[in-house]
Amino acid sequence: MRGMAETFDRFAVTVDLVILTVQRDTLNVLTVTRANPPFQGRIALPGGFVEATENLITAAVRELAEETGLSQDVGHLEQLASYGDPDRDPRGRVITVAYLALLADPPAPVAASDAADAQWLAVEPLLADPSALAFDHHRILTDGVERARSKLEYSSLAVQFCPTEFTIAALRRIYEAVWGTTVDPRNFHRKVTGTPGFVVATDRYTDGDRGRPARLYQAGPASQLHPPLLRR
Amino acid sequence: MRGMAETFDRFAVTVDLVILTVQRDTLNVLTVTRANPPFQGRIALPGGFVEATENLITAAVRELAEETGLSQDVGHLEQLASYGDPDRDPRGRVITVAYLALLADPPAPVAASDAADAQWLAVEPLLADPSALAFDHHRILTDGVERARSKLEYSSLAVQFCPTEFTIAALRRIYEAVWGTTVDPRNFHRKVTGTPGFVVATDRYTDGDRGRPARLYQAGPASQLHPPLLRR
DNA sequence: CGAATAGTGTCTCTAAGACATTATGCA
DNA sequence: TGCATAATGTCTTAGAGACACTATTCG
Repeated sequence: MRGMAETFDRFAVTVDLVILTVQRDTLNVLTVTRANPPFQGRIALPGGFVEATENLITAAVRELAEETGLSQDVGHLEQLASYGDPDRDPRGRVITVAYLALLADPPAPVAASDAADAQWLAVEPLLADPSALAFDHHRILTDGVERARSKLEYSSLAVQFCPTEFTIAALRRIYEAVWGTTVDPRNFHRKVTGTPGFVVATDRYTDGDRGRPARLYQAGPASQLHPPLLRR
Repeated sequence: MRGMAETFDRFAVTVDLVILTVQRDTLNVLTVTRANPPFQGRIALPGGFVEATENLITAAVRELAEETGLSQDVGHLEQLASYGDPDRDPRGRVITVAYLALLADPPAPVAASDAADAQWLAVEPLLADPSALAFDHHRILTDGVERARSKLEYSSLAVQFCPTEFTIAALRRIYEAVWGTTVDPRNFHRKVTGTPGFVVATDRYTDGDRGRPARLYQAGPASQLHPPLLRR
């Protein structure tokens, strides 16, 4: 198409989603159980075909809504990468554009029409088993998790995993769950509250069912963290 | 294709390349002048169709070789992002997967069969004029330059812009050209030589045609910079 | 010598890392 | 009172920023 005379092939195009949440201090990903061959009965990342007149992000938003019932304004959605090895799908040539979504307060997953079942699974065992997911979805998941991990360092994206109001300790547990490390509570509190625009204090507190009530914060206007909050 | 019963559309798929070099302390990008409609006579990023049995990176390597004559082992090549708005190409639905290439010692560009002309252009004026490039290539170039700029911060990628042996001052001018800023020579020297594995000193020196001869270095084994070398 | 460029040294200040202590709720 | 969790404070150290000086070549 850079030269009209030449011929070219056409490809099926899908979007696949790496939808991450943190539940009970564990990083989870939304998976579907495949209803049809190939890989029937195996788990995979949710996804679907891009329609003829739809742009890529719209397709990702649509698939996200179909799988979770969430509108596009909740959480965070960004393009991750594309995968197009000729043999990545046994049925033919399929290019997939993967998107990364970060959600707070995940709803119970909705089994979409083309999936036998949808469920949240812990990320760690899936990363440890390269054959746990169908297609090349292990690679896509690996890339998505690494993207999320590195973005937590230099952006305020972690608040996307939190509800509207959250405590500093809850935000810290997000970092710990995504990174798989521990973070010093005192230094973290200093860094987060000392970075302008990262979080905004409210005048409300948690109900201290145990321990001292914690102040509630909201996401601030800053999107970048400078200097970053680096992993060890 | 997550459900075989459903129908799906097919798309043309191209790879487009953001090929960057630094020449005479200026960040340059390789462009082609389009030989055919649409945008005939306008400049664009080089690219071409993905073939039926070829994976994406192979297509990018092939296009890079066609445009520059360089083999894949020279410089750096990574996937940037994909662009697929329905109206991005007036001839129909085309998804493009953009790749970012960083080269040292660029050869004279080779006019590929489908391009009337190929030339290196300074990046800055192209960024300043959103209509300078055909298609959505201004957006792709913007994303590519921003990727290169941010990668210089936390990786040793800048050495990809340098020949095998280079001086610290030459490496510093790479940073200045890509970032469009000035960098303190003394602090830069301390940072670069003090980061293990970033550069390796040789026992050779430049011919001091003017001033004191400078020691020559080679790229070291480190790929990540920790802590990073941040822009101001 | 003077000009030009390379390389090193020093001081300051910001911020991270590693701790202990105090504050505020509940049983 | 004891326990649990939240919040703040202090000391040390690594490293960035801002600077001045010395070194080595050329004409």
